[in-house]
Amino acid sequence: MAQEKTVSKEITPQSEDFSRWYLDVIKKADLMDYAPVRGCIVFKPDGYALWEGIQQELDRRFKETGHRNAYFPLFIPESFFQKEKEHVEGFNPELPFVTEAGGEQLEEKLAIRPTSETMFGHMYAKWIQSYRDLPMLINQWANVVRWEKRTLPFLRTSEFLWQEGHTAHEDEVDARKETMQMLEIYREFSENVLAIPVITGQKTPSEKFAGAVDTFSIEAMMQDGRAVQAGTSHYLGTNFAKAFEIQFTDRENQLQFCHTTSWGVSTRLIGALIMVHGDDRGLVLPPKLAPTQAVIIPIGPAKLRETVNAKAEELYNELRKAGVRVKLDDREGITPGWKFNEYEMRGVPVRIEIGPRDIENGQAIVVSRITGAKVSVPLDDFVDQVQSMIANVHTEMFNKALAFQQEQTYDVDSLDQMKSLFEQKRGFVYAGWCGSADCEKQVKEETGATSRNIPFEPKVKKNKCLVCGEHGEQTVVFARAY
RNA sequence: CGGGACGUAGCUCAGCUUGGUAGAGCGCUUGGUUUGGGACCAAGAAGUCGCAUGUUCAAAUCGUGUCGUCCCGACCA
Repeated sequence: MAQEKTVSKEITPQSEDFSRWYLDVIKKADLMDYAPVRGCIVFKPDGYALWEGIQQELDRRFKETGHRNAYFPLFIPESFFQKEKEHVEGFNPELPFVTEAGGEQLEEKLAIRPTSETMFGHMYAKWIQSYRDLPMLINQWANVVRWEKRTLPFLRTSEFLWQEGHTAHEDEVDARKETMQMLEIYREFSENVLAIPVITGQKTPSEKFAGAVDTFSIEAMMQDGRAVQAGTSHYLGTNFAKAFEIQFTDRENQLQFCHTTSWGVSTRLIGALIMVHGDDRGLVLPPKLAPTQAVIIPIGPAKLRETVNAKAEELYNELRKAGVRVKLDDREGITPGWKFNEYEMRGVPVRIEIGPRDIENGQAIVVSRITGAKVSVPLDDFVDQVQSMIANVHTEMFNKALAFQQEQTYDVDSLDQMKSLFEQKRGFVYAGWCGSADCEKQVKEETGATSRNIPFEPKVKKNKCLVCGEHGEQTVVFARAY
């Protein structure tokens, strides 16, 4: 058997064309299909299962921190968007409207929600009277629509699925605490479930959410060195409270405006997952999210099939009982080699091979999707060892992604230095920044990179602005972004 | 939304220049032989050539429009 990896004939190598690779993988792994409307995709069962996994994990964390789910309407009166000045400017260009229904023009156009701050604001104003009603902690799982100019499956689609949390608080301290708590949940989830290392920090004013006082984000690095904003959490101050008159009577019988927050992650996480972990053989799924964590493939000639299948089924039942999401593929007429490639393409973290030789030796072969390492596992310690291999896959995925992120992270002192760096490489660039929007804009114009965020814990500290050379108050991470 | 490329069977594509019977490989179905890294033989099914419209005796092929996809730019989760 040849030692070198056999690579799928149907997937363009990453090194050849990263975006082709990405599209090949999602197509071959059967995650989605294009819908007949521009920028819209069908989340096929294998793709949707990833979203269900994300939902399950996050929903548990939201509930543990006191949030409840609700559902708000898809249609939002146009006038709602006029109430907050920055918000309307930020979202108007990408708003779709319903203007006609039942063959008649509507009195007021209805926006198809791009985000629900306005609708939550309107309802919260009705629901909140007293400090006793606070904090109001509601999340919704929903679809939203943004008419983007350029679309890409999962990462940027016209309609996408997300969750949006909207909370109202008595004061700034409490609201800011909520903002940071949710950001931390996103970070923890991203690293511990998705195995994606992220940079947490604050958005610069020009990159913050339209209508927010402060926006915070987690930023992940794809394998082409570009960044994806994997989650955001906003402190909205009293901006929306004033626009929608969300007021309450405080403990001193004074009328006050609420301080509100919002936070969200979307199905773009699926895209990030693929771009962070995938390889030339296809998808690589983190075990905690993988719908199938291990697949058992029985091998052997027809005359021994019954014996092998019986053993395979025994192992299958043992793993299932132990809580492993395991699948037994005993289909006949399909060669083992074909199945190996198939499950690698679909990203199943661990493969188990069992054949006559193994049964004779009282063992099974267990193969890690990420390292490709084949291990003989004795059957008398089978479940424990498989479980620990599954756990190892997560650690190896995270470490590999972290190592990559660190290798592709640079720091520069000047714009010229950054320009020449970007002629050769892609990645995260730490640089000092004076805080001026003009300097930030110049970086974007000359390098194509935007400020991702101002990290809470920068790898290096810079004290001079890379553009103007003035005192740099902030150390900013720049990158080209999706 | 600007610049470029593309749209023919489930998938990848040929055919278009020079208009005249709809093609290949893979996949799929059936039967048989196979099974430790994408097996083999045989038979078979499958496409209003993205959609609309114009030119023509005749359009996958030429023109126009439109929708969608990809790549490059400006806008974004």
